[in-house]
This record gives sequence, C-alpha cells and structure tokens, in this order.
Amino acid sequence: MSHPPAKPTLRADAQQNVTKILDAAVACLSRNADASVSEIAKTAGVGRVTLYGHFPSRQALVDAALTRAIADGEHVLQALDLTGDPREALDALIKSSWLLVAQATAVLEAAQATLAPGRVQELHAGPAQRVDDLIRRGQADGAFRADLPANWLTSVLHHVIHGAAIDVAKGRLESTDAARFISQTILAAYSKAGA
Amino acid sequence: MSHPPAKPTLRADAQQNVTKILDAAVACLSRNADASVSEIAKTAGVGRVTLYGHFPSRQALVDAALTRAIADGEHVLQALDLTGDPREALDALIKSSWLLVAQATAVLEAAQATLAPGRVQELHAGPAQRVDDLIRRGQADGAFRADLPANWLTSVLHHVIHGAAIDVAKGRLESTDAARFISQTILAAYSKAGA
DNA sequence: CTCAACTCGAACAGCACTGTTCGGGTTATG
DNA sequence: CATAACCCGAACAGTGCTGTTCGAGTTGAG
Repeated sequence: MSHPPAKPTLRADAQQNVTKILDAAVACLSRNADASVSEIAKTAGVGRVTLYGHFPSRQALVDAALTRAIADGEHVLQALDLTGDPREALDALIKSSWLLVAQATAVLEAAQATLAPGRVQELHAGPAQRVDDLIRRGQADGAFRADLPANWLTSVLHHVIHGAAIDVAKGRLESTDAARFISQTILAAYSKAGA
Repeated sequence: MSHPPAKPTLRADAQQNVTKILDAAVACLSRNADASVSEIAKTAGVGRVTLYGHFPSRQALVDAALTRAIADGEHVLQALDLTGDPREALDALIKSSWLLVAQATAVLEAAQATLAPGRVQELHAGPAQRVDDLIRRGQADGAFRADLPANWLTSVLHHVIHGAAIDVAKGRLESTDAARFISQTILAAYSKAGA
C-alpha cells in the first residue's frame, strides 16, 4: 500500500494542478464544446505548456475530463436509493443531480466531436444504464406509460435536462426553479394517457 | 416594374446556383454547426470561389441560410389553422412541420456561434411568437397546465423536437415514429396534473 | 541546503480555414 | 455568333489552434 508501483515521482503540488485543469476543462467544455487548450489552461490558472506536461494531447484531456464528469455523476447516482416508487425515485434523482447530469451531458457532447464514438459509448454506458433500468422498471410496474419505448423516454429526459441547463446558462430560467420544472414536466410526460 | 433597379445583370443560371448553395448550407449547418465553407461548396457541387462570389463572407452565408430556414418554417406555420382546440392544433403543428422546425433550430444553433445575438433573436422572433401564442392560449383555455410558465413549455417543445432530430440522425429513432412520439410526449407533458 | 521535480513564457513548425487574386474556360442571352 | 456574365482550380497571405522545444525561474521533498 505504501508503495504505489508505477509512479516513481509525483509531487503533491503537481497532482493538485491536474485537478485544477480537469475542473477548468469540465467547466469550459460544458459551456463551449470546442474550447481551445489555451482557454482551458487560462481558466485553470496554469500555463499551456504545463497542461501539455500532464496530458499529451487535447484528445487525452477531453477524455479525462469526460471520465471525471461521468464519474462524478455516477457517484451521486450510486448514493441514491432507486428501489422505491419509480415516480418518487425519478423525482429524487432529478432534484439531487440534474445539474451534474447536465454538466456531464454537455461535456459528453463536446467529447463526441473529438473522441472515437466507441470510447464515448463506453464511458457513458454505466450511468445511462442505471437510469434506463429505473424507467423500464417503472413501465413494468405500471407507474410509467408503456405506449412509448423506454429509450425514447430516457432520450426525452436527457434532452429536457440539457435544455434546462442551456436555459439557465442563458438567463431564461432561474436555477432554483429548474429542478421543479424538470421533475413536473417529466413525470407528466411519463404518466399513462388514460390516468 | 420591368426594370428592377439595383440589379443590372443577374443571369438565370446564377440564381439557381445561389439556391443550391443555400440548400447545401442548411443541410451542412444543421448536421455540423461549424461546417467549413469548402464543405458547403462541395456539397452544393460548386467551387469555393463561386460561393464567395455570391456571399461576401461566411457570416453572410450563415445569415442567409438561417433566414431561409426560418422563412421555410414560417411558411408552413402560416398554412396551418391554429384557431381550434389547442391540443389538436399543437398535434397538427408537430406532425406537419417538426422536421422543418428541427432543421431551422439546428441552423439557428449554428448561427448562434458566429452571428450577433441580436440578429439571431430578430430572425427567430416571428415563428417563435406564433408557437408561444398557441401555448398561452391553451393555458388560458384550460387545455394546458398553467402551473408551469409558458416559456418553459415552449422551451421543452423545442428541446424535445431538437432531441428527436438528433436521435433520428444517429439512427436511434425511426423518422416515421418521430412525429407520433413527440406529439404524445408533449401533449402528456402539457396536460393538467389532476386530469 | 540541495536537487530534482515542476512551472512558465517565448517562440517554432505544421495544419486547417478564411478571404482574395489571377487566368483561362463555359454558357446564357441578345 | 459574339459578348458579357459566370464558373472554377490554383495559389497566395493572414489568422488561430495544436503540439513541441528551449531556457530560465520556482518550489516541494529529503
């Protein structure tokens, strides 16, 4: 344990810079899909050369940023109990982590432009499956409508969350309202037609 | 009338090329927001120099493409009767023109990156107002829920349509299903909670 | 204190895109 | 058919980004 094998020398200072860079990368890429490396470095308060010292290419940086954004989202998802009423579970999911989901989705969109499509799918698979399972269970329980396919419902959820994030960024929506609006819209959209 | 003032010489051949270029520009820009001029020219089957002969800059081209995409959308909207039951009117609107709306929205998104924000707002205002009016009327009639603001409902509509277009483009959704899915989703999302 | 690890600005080559010019070829129109 | 309008490829300068090198300064760890 006290001997991390393949890392002969990594100063405490350096690793701290790496996280600063990743923070900046996630922030910039979720705002602007094709943010330049200079812009990310400046946002991180770091020289461009230093950045290239930690990530060999822009692709590698985007990959790392996406990995971290998705890991953050997955971490929040794992802390939630999704076993109760699908409606309540979905409501809790939205209210606790819509912002993280929106950020991860935005970075994912940025990554889609520059990363191999298989790699994107690979990283995104985990958390996406978790949400998909919840929706399918809701359909099987009769809590959600079954006249539309589950992957369409998940797609709607993603796009509504993404849209809300854009609206907040553009000042068209108060961030304090966002979670409530999303939840009420999605639950209505998922409810059975006859109900 | 037989003397168009400021256009001393415009050959019939040339104007035809202009429309080919605009077609290509709309197609390319709705697929990829930052498509190059070369790519658009090649898609139009036209030399890059010819393109610059008709549009002085990339900005002007994007502006013209957006103007035409929105004009197309507005043309379809004007042909619709939106005075009946708001639910049926919205359903008809989606089924007749969701693809055009999606295309216009995509081009608009591309334009947002390169055009002045005021100009975008200016072009988009017309058709957007028309949809907004329909939704507000539906709320006043009691056909649509009123516990969420109208501009949020319009935002949801746009983002769901946009998302459906992306899903179709990526092969995750059959284009024959799209209109029905959008309509059923939106109508449920707009319905009153207690109903 | 000392040294290696780290940081940083300046500057370079390579690349892609924009916008322009030149010269020769095509074609509609009168 | 003759001319003016138009089309087009090649090639140029200018710009911004990527990825790299160099040399000098700063700082953490032993």
